[in-house]
Amino acid sequence: MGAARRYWLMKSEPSAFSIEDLQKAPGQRTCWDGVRNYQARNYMREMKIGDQILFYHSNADPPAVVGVAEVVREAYPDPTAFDRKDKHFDPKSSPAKPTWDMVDIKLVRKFAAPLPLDLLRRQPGLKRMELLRRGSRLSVQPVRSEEWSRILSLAGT
DNA sequence: GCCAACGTTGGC
DNA sequence: GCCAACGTTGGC
Repeated sequence: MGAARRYWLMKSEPSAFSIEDLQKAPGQRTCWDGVRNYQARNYMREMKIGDQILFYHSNADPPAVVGVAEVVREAYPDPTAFDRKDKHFDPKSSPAKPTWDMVDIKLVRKFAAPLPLDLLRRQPGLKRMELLRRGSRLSVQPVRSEEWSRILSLAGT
């Protein structure tokens, strides 16, 4: 038996990559490249195949949790960091000594209706969520199992 | 568009 | 090691 399945939340600006983009992607899979924050990277390094992810639309109207994905490949070097022409190029990172990692994720389901941030803020059971912390900007963050269940029940099953 | 919060950089 | 300046995130 492996460790218990863990839960996460990942933010994406829908103008850059939305859950609809994930739906349309080959195999409904994508690599999660472009993360350039150490804490977010470290969380991705903790992810195991089968871990569940809340897909969140940031800088959206309204900002909302829009569905569920799961980890299908564990952390490996993010090649966009080596690409001088890429927006997320980072000279500190090299193929020999990569600084930045990514994981692959796969769509599990898109919610029938998005769960907007203000709805989540009104849930007594979600008070401690990282997403709802004032000034929180972390794009990859852990979610407690009780928060996960609360959100999934809000989404309806 | 504004701006608070946060992370990173670089001078000292 | 401190901290001011700067850039980014992301809600509003």
